[in-house]
Amino acid sequence: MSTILDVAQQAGVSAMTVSRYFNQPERLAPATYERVRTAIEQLQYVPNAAARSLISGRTKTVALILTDITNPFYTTIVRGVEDIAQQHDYTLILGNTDEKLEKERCYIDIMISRRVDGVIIASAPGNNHYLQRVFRRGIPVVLIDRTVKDIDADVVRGDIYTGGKRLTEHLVNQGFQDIALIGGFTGVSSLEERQAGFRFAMEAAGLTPKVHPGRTDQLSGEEITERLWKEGKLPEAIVAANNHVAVGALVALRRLGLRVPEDIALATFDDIESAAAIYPFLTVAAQPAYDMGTQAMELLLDRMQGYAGPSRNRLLPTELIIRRSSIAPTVVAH
Amino acid sequence: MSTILDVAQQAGVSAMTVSRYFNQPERLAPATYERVRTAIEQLQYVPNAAARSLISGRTKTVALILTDITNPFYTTIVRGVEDIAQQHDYTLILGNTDEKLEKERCYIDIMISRRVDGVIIASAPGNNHYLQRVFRRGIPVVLIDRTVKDIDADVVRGDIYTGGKRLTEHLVNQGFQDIALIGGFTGVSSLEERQAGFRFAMEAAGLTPKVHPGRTDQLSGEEITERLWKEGKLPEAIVAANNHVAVGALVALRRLGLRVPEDIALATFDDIESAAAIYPFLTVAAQPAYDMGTQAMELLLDRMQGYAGPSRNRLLPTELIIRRSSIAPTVVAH
DNA sequence: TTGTATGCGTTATCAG
DNA sequence: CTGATAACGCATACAA
Repeated sequence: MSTILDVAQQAGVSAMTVSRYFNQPERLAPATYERVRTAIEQLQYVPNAAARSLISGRTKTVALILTDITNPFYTTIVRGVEDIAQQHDYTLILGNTDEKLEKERCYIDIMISRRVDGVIIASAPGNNHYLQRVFRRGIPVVLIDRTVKDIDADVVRGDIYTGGKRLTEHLVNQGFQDIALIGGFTGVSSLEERQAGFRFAMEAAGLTPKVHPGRTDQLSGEEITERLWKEGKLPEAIVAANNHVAVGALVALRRLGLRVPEDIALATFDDIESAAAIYPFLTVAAQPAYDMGTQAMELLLDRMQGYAGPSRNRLLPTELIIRRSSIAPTVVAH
Repeated sequence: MSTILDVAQQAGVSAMTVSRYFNQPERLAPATYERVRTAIEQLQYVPNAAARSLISGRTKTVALILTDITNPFYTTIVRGVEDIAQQHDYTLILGNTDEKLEKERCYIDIMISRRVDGVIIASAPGNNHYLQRVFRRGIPVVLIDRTVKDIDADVVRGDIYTGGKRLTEHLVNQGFQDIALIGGFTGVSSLEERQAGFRFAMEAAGLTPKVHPGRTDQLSGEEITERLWKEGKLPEAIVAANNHVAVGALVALRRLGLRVPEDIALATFDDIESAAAIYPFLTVAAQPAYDMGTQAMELLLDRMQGYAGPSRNRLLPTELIIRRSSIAPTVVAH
């Protein structure tokens, strides 16, 4: 692999001249510029980013740590982050934590050792004090989707409190009274907020909110639904903590021979666009995932460019999309 | 940010001893080991990966260049790659090319400058000679999903030739005669193979294969379908080049007031699992995306660990999943 | 406009 | 078992 010295030799100049070719090309005489250019071409020289960042102290790299890249919600966030990152010549290092704090810790150390210029993270459930390590080093952090206790960083999230409230009000308006929120991790802000909105709407309607936490994956939706069924506690309507949980609930209900929405209604958060295009079925409070991604990256860019003001809180509106899964049979009859 | 020297000073040892703490801990006296350990703890020291790789010549980094991280097919591949990468302490750098060769070139240079230890790539359509740059440097490359002309690297792909053949045979068996393949980029192996399978099955049945290439996104599916409709050329059955195109076709057909499969049948490649769980509708030849990801990373690990044998070709079986979208009305009637 | 010396943080090599 | 020194590839500061 050729180095800057090889190029210098080939072009008959010093290494510095080659360096300037990349960093201050205007300061080179046209003739030398050309000589360097062809030498670079011939040797297929590409500067070593590691050596560069060792000096500059910057890596032009951003860590993107998510809990489930399989979920279209996060995928769309990735897309948003990537689009902005690329525009500004930042490269993305990806970390998938699978909702496991252990993996998150692992990635945090990796990102620190790689001296990423910034971190965008949807933190896994549990005690995330480990994130302080990043914070204390002065590495800019943007929390996405979930806030973290004791971490005062920029945050980008959907207004799922209002989303949960509206979703619940919608169900209540359909005449449902026995409604349960299922899935999602206890102690994670994104569930707490959904829950708070749900509780508020239920209590405002004089109803008793029931909450059955779990995880965020499809299997969790299946498990909880089946458990409730066994215990004879299936409600009239289910609010699933996220799209995967909703799919799980749906699968379990089908297995139990129950129809949605005829036998039991269902609504959730985070749209699955491709599924909706095929068959507009699930009622959702959709978060603007792509915008969440772009805004997170923009806030991070700000910080990386030196902004040191108070931490910002971007609360993006959710959109209530009413589809078949939540329509009460009686209402359908009308 | 503290360096190895700070730790050495704090522990009252030389930098080398600290270095050995990480690389050959067994060679340290228990007492010194402990002193170093606490010093590291106190200073929250984490080694600088850039400095390390400058010497070692390895970055423990793998580039994953894909064309559309929004597509669940690729997302699942990412997941597979990530799972294996993490097990072996490799970090992933992500590049989304949006099917644009220009972006792919850009990422190739970035990956070279970062001296990634290996590359897994689903190459964008067009003349990909640029990939030779990676190849010539001896950086191991694994092609995923798509082969590239003149590049003799390891390949992992789904057996979409057979998939396309079976899909077509299935449609033919339903009694359809006028069948068209829509979408996908001309010149990209993953379309060519789908097409070849389609052609083979059509001709074997004595039918005329019609092909209308385009892109791989949903909009392309919509555009082509609408164009065919305007031209009065809508077939009895559509084979979409991939899942997104199928969704686009579906959306367009709905807009045109046509029902699937009653008015026109539809089948495609690459399953959308969450959509299928909600509503098992689309007939697909599903590729084992997760396994494609894991196998690609495993082949790459092999290469990075020194394997230099002939290039390997992993052709994974596709699964024909027959659902509603492709069932002929007459057959339904029986 | 171009070149020289020096250092970024780490590890290989060789001594002790 | 531990330490001194040089070197990885590049860019900054200063000269020429």
